[in-house]
Amino acid sequence: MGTDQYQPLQGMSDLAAPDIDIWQALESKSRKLLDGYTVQEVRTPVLERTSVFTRSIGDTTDIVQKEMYTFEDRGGRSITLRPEGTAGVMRHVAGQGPEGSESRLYYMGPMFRAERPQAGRKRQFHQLGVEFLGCPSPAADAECIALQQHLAAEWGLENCRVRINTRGMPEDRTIVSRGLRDRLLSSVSDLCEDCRRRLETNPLRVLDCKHESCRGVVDGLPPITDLMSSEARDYYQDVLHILGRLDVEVEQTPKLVRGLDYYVHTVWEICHPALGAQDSISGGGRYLIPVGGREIEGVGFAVGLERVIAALKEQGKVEDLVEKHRGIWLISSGKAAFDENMVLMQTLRLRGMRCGMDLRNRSMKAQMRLANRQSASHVIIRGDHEMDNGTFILKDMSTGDQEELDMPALMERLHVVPLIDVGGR
RNA sequence: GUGGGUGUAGCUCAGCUGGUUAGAGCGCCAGGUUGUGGCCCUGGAGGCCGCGGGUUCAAGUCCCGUCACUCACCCCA
Repeated sequence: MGTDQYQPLQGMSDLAAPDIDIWQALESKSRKLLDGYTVQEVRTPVLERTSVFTRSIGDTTDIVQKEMYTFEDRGGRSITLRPEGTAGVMRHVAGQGPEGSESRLYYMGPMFRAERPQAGRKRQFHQLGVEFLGCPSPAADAECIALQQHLAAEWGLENCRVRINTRGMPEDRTIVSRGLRDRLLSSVSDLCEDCRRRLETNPLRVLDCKHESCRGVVDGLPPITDLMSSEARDYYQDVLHILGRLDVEVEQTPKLVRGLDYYVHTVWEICHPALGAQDSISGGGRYLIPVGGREIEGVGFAVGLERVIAALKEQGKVEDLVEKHRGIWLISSGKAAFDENMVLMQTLRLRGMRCGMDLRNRSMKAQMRLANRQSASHVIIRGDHEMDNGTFILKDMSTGDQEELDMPALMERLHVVPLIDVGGR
């Protein structure tokens, strides 16, 4: 500790033991579940041309205006570290032609935003995101939300709340914005400075402003669904109806609008009570994103994995998620036993067993302590006596029982010890 | 980008209004058991007191700067 040279950059951190077990458990549980929903993984580059993000996220958003890590590469091209996952996926599927715009994809990995770090917000953070492309049906919106909630449950998160709203049809966007502006104009003097600006750039954002006075104005407004076409309201009702049949509980939240420009129709977020000011673990919606001269339609969401882990820790759910390691620990007394144990260890590993031994020349007591710390289920002890007789002592660490066995008997016995699970937990 | 709090051992922290060899718990290592873990007992190692500058006879302690962590605003996952 102490010197800065060993610290990562501000807002970035090393993911290592013991927390890395949580990450791996989350990842493997998620992959398995996603596969069950017939969603395929896509891994796009972390670095993209800057235009990939400015085009799809929207020039007026804070992400584009002040939070992107943008550099020039050696050829003088402007490139950006991805601040979110959707834009890269859109670039990917656009390159695939019509077939790509029917995909069901997920991504998992680091995102970068140059913000001031605080609880639940890092400069490098990790998202799991899902995109259902094409399929302009309320069923897709509902399936998406159901999947998202299933994930949360699979991870062991309790007391999640889903807030949902609609932003209306694509054609409704200007009508809603204009209608909203007209209604807000009458009480413009009560709005904060930011919201007066938003009135021109993006009136929807006024709805989720946290200023006391703005909320007063907003609370008096009728829901924005009133401004929308009947198709938009029908679509929303369909989504709610299907969610009901799928047994997914949601809270209708007329003031929820979400910050990204590309959203249309359904928008939602999931928040968790154990978190601080950033209590939203996940957000999503239906979108229409311009890519290379056309628009790709889809519905999707992104989950902030750091926030999920924070919530799980807060709930004391981490132990349930992470399995203890177990396996076999080899203990030797004397050089001959040590040499032979190296060979035995390799043999066991080739058979798929998790095992290890102390490579320093330490006392048996120290080796036993290590075995205990490794949560070994069994220990194999060899010393001069065993070397002379060609035997092994097998000790069960939970009961303390031990017996002297020859090689065939030892191998027989070890079948009960769990093998390495190559497919993850 | 703005504001508050914090930086002392691997970890969590104590250190009163500046005063002599900077402490505790946990962890680690070793011994108690000359071939046996968890519990217990004993001992040991481990500190540019974040970094730089200033005030002072004297700074972990006060002042300034800086870096980082943390919390909040803005916004988002």
